[in-house]
Amino acid sequence: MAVSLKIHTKCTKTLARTGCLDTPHGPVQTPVFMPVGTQATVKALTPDQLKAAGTQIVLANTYHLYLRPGHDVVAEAGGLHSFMAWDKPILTDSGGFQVFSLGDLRKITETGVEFRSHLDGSKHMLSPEKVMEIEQALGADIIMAFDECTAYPAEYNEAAAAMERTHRWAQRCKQAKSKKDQALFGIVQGGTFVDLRRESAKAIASMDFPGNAVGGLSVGEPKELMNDMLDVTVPLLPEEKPRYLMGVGSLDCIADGVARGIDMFDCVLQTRIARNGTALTRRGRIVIRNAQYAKDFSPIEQGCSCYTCQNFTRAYVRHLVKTSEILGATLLSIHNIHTTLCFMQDIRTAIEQNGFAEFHKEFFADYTG
RNA sequence: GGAGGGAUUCCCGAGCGGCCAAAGGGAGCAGACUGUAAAUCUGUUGUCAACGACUUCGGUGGUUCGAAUCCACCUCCCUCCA
Repeated sequence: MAVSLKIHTKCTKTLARTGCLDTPHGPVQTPVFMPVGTQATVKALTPDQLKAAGTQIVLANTYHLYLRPGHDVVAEAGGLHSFMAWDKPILTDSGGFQVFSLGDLRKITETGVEFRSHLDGSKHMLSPEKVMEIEQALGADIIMAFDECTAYPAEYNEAAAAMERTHRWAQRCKQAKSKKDQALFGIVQGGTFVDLRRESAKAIASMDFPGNAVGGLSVGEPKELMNDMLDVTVPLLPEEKPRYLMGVGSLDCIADGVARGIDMFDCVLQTRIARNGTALTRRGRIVIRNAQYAKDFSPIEQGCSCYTCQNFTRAYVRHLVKTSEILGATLLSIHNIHTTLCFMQDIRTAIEQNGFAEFHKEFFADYTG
């Protein structure tokens, strides 16, 4: 098996656990947060900077790389690792999320999804088989099944149909996948309906993927609802395999996800808000772009060991943001990723010391969003 | 010295008798951002006791029911000719 999880410690009070995910490009300590590098680059950061911030694995996107530069180019470059000079594990998302986010630019049929490129309007068809072809050409360690992410809010019938199609497509992905050195993860859907989530979890679990993801959450629903869905979904996913909550998230959502048995997270939030002038801290967000930091010569977060906080002040970072200097995006991205990855490390440590429940409680006591 | 052109809200700049507190852009301020159509998007930006009122379009007068818009003079700036 290309990827396998060795569970290390299980929390006695929650479903949290630590483990080590073995991949062809090395081990990943879980629970893990994966910075998102959609176009084969985590925006504004070099691989060195990513590593220095503590990154173990990054995510890239099938849809985007298929359009540009083309998976043939990546394959000819020797695969994604070689192409982007990232020698650690990579996970590619399938383009399922684009089914959801590209709105009017797509048309879903049983065969697959007809997309209009967001770049030039040209027509493309992504099917489970095509996605497998692309993901295998890209060569990530973990590849995601092609799913249909349900929007929120959605009618029951709508969510059910998307879920059922996701199951059929998952089966087709499994059939179409041929390379042995990649692990294909299935994705649970079901919208915000408890029975659908249960049904989907069982269906996906029964397909015996080396890892299982929960998709279709954090798409605008209240946070409590997301936790409710995790409560009914995660226990139905095999315990010995990694569980991945797609597209999440903020530190509070991560903490809640870990408590519910999630091992993997990814999110664009860290790098996106960085480019928009906002810093992430343990206590919540700081809009560093705001005027109140113009003469604040303290680091973004006191005690933070990231490169940015070790060398620069809020006033300087704000100046970079206000002047649209590229370095502003870089420094804030470094900080936000480092903050998140430190948080993950602290979570792992807390679980190992059987203190995660307390850690979780203390975190929320200080967290203001 | 002569001939033209121009001065607009923080900046640039449109407006050329009423629909103008005045387009648009920039800058400023604030908000949003969760498998990235995002270095993006949204709101706001004269004053106030604020669904109304008041003060603004270089200055001072004037014409008009009504002026940023027309007239006179003044101040400053630009171009060309001497």
